[in-house]
Amino acid sequence: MAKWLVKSEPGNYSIDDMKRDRVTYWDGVRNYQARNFLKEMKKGDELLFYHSVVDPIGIHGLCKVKNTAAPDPTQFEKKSQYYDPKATKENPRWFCPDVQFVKKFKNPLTLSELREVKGLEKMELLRKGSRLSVQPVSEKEYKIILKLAE
DNA sequence: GCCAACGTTGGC
DNA sequence: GCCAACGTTGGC
Repeated sequence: MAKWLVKSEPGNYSIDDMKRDRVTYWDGVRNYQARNFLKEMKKGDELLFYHSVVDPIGIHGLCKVKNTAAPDPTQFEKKSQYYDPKATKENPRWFCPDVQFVKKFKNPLTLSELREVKGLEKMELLRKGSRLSVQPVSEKEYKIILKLAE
């Protein structure tokens, strides 16, 4: 099973929202590279849930993929901030998987902590200027992070 | 296809 | 609020 990291601004959607909802569509992603990763996700893949912008910035918990990506319904909703006039039902542009809550970490792994961890130097998240909101995580990186979270 | 202008993300 | 690092758009 592949591992991923997904970012969200907690003001928009937090790990606590995820815990309450149990399952959600990972909708609203409007970046092609991120979308392509969302489409690659398979049932059972594990996701690190990252909070951006709001302190404590870092990894706050775990989720897993419940269903592979389907067309993101918000692209067709005129009133949605995610509306895309160029998307049609016959030819959707944006896709999102079903994501299921697994757990919330007691102590989040903050970005500044993660920067200090040996073995994570190559992580996309830690790259200078990294903005990708959905990114693959290597097996090795994933293991290190889970261990830290215990 | 190039590139300037503009918009967005996200850490600080 | 600032700004670096992108991504996107649109004129040419």
